[in-house]
Amino acid sequence: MQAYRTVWKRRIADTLRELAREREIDESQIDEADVIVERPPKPELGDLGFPLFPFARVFRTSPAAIAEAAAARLQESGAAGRDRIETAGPYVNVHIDRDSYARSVFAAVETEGDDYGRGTSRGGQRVMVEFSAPNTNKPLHLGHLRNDAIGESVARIVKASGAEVRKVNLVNDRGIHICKSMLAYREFGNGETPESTGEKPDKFVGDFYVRFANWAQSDPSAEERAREMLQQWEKGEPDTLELWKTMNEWAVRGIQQTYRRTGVSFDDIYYESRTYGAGREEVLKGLERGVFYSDEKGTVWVDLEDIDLDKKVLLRGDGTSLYLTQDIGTAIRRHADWPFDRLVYVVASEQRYHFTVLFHVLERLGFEWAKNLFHLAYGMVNLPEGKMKSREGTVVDADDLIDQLAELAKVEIREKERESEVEDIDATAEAIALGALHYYLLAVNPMKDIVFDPAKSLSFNGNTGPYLQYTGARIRSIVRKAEAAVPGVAEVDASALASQDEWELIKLLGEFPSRVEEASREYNPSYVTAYLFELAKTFSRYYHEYPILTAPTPAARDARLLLAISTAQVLKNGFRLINIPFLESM
RNA sequence: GGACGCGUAGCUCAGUUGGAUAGAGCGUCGGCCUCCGGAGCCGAAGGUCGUGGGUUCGAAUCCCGCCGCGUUCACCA
Repeated sequence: MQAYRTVWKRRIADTLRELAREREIDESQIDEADVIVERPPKPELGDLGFPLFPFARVFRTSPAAIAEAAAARLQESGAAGRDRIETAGPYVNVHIDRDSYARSVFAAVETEGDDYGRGTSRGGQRVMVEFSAPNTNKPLHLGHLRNDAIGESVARIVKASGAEVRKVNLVNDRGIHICKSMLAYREFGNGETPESTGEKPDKFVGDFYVRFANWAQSDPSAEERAREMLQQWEKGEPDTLELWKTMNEWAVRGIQQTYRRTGVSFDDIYYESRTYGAGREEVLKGLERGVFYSDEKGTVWVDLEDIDLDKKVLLRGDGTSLYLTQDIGTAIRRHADWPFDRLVYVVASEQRYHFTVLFHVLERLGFEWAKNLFHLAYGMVNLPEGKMKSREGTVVDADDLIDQLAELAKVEIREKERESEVEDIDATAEAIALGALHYYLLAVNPMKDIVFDPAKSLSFNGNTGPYLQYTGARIRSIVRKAEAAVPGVAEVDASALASQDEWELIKLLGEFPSRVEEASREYNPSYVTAYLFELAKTFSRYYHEYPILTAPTPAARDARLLLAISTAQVLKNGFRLINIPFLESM
């Protein structure tokens, strides 16, 4: 459809220029960019609509008169080809020739298969995507799940638009919060291990973090001892380092189990403990060149007051680094490791200020690529009663949430008496859980805060992931039941698909590639979720009314079957972009 | 207080570079299984698009003021 839009936009512009010439009006006043292409509000009006209001001034006549004249001219000249033109007041509407369009869409889906939807808008680009950034003192929670869902999906979408993609993680494995769980373990651990207790290792570590918080409430010395421990760690005291290594390994191992479970992966993992000093040298270089300045205590500052960003500390007087310093170093190292054309940071919106400062500092240090850094700021996940607070125990644990969803899915499968139909009920329930979760997290514009209401959000009905999965599974079920050979595009008469419902479906299938491009351009997976819901909805309505396997004629049966198969293929391709499992049955 | 973000149906959210009568899902009410999977389909009710101005032939969309909510403005990360 994208190609049709472009061609028709050109045709309309050309026709208007032609009319202008005849009326001795300066044709340079007609800019193709002013020609708006839109979708008419009602399908029977046409497939493409062109409002001609902007040209009323040029022609000094009503938009409706221009529409009439343009339509007549297109008709006479034969430029419309097999497409049909109508006017509706100030609009010129185009009805695309269904037969040829349908054949081209089916052919594209059939030959490209799993690659249908791939584009070239980011061809030759190298895009690095940073996301997740877990702490090694506790397991992943719902906030990380949103981060991971967005990061993984954006990476896949950007890749689908032609870019070479590198997914990176930055593990926060140092600092006072890490020492807190270490200290609690040393106090209360009794030498137990995740192996000895059978607990998931990141939960095992997280329990000690909670333990610390409780302890610190009754014993004021706890905080002080945690600070001492951090000093020991920084000094490289062997016992502390040993404990740190052990517990980090537990935490990371557990977190990686969750990544595998949710279909998240990384090409490279950076650890703060190894990168946190890396910015120091760069800051000192900047100081020498006069980009930054230092005060009497030796503290290094950057002055961003000229752009209303205040003054920020880059290095403490004692020479130690800060969060900002570390991110400066990490960015520089990353560009050296893998020179990117674009680096997307998937980080919560509360860090907007931090990234604005970071990008400006890198720019002042003279790094050309600093203008290619982008903070994909996503909103918070709140609960109906407010923010998640670890102290109050209202944090929604990632694994617990998926377990809960999977359990509900299992109940659902049994209630619907589908247990004998699915190959592996546990695996299917898990896939449905992930479908529900990822769809829920990605259907909302990333920028917005979302409210997670466990009771309502865990639904499998309506505009949800399982609804999409269900639509896919039903199509696959129909295809399995088709006894004759599954038809290819060469054997099918597309003109057998004459209904408006079928036409809407075909158009939607044709729009998939351009929707992926839009999602890529905006780094916004919700474009894909919205598209898939529309596709599933349209198909559900259609096949409810039109029998496929028992279609009135063999030609209709084959054509409808091909339409169904193509729909399933596009659903499947779309699911991959938003990390939702496609199920053959459920 | 400054900066940034967000205000669309009872609730959760869509709404293309400004375009034809603002759309879904949930919830409510009412229909549809001798028929390819009812996690479905169809219909109804439900809206001063926070508010007041401005620009425009045309504004949910762009500009300005105001109100509300949130985040941030650490030598924490």
